[in-house]
Amino acid sequence: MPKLGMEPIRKDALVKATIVEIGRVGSLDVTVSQIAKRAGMSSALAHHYFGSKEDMFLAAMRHVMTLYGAEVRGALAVAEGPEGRVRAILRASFSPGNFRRDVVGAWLNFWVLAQSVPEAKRLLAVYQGRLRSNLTHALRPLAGARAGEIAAGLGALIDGLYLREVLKSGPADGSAAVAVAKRHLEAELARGA
Amino acid sequence: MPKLGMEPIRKDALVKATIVEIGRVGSLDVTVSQIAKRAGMSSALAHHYFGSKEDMFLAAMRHVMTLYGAEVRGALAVAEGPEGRVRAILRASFSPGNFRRDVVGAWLNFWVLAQSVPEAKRLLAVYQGRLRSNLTHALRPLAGARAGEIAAGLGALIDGLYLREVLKSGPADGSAAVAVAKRHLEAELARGA
DNA sequence: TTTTTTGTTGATTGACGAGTCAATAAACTT
DNA sequence: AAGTTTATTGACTCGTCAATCAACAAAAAA
Repeated sequence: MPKLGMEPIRKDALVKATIVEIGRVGSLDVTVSQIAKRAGMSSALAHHYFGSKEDMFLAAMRHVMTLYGAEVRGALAVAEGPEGRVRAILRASFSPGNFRRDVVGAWLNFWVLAQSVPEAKRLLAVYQGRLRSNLTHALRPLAGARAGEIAAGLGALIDGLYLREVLKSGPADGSAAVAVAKRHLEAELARGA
Repeated sequence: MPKLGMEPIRKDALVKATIVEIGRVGSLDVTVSQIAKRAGMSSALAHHYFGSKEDMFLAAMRHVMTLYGAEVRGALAVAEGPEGRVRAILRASFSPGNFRRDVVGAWLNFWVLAQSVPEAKRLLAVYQGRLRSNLTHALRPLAGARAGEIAAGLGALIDGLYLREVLKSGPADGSAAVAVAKRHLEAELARGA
């Protein structure tokens, strides 16, 4: 009973299944069949909607980035004061939705892919640029000319905390990561004052 | 003209070729044939010395870690004062030998592998433990009880700076990375004083 | 009601690549 | 000299998978 308008539903299911499967296996060596199975369809259908496995993964990462971006914007909208804005970005970066084991695993694999696939590199550059820009703007009133370098350090620290998360055994702990980042931020700001 | 005692020479060549090829391709999807070819031998011989491709890559990472460890020890031996020791670790971490494009690429792939291969995870844990221990000891006289948390932040920052290196287009720039890490360190220390 | 569009899959193709094997050869041992 | 160990490779096996195809079903359009 083929209902119409399935495309967005199927694509969405595939995107989510892609993240879950990559997180489960821990690498991009997941077969399209595995992903399709988890999304409740045949591998042929997956290929029908996304041309290739690579397209599927890129769509999945765009999805992750979109959610992250939305969360950051939402948090910025209600943040009060410059420091509140920086904290909002940090909190969004390590929120339960973004700082999940499988999502972090997907990021890690995405990073690897960016080394050989231009489109992945481009996407990652866009993401990094946005993060950098958000941080710099929020820091400007607090640190003036030093905003740029502090943002660079904070950005690298966030990536590093993501990286470390994949090695831990227990469940993801975003609050601990936020704490480390906040300490770093306060130390930097204290120096400027 | 098969000379005897080839094993260590061949293994060494394979280990180095593994790093170069992974760096060139940007992923673990390098064929044993490619690696063997670069090392100047047949793929069969590579399989003869290392049982599997995975063993080959693990040996390569052990090699990278050994070099890094030796460099850190050497730098610590001639460092003066507690802060000099921390700086020595940072400098070694971003030295031209360790902070090379292909080596950083290998690290990134190693991280991915650690998600699914226990031996890789174990090795990575050993490395992280050593780095953490080195940093904590060096920081103890400078930061007392806060040495632990500062070490954790610095460790994550170092990883993050490695991560960011793979995206850059130009040649590796260790001095810029060291500068960021040093600023972070100074900010943290200034707060403790 | 024919035709077209959309959804769906089982089966197949085609390529690729890890790992094995048999065979060859030079050195070392006895 | 006969036997053993080490070095070395071309050819081959065997499994895996991304991607395609042919075919079928149902809704929508004509």
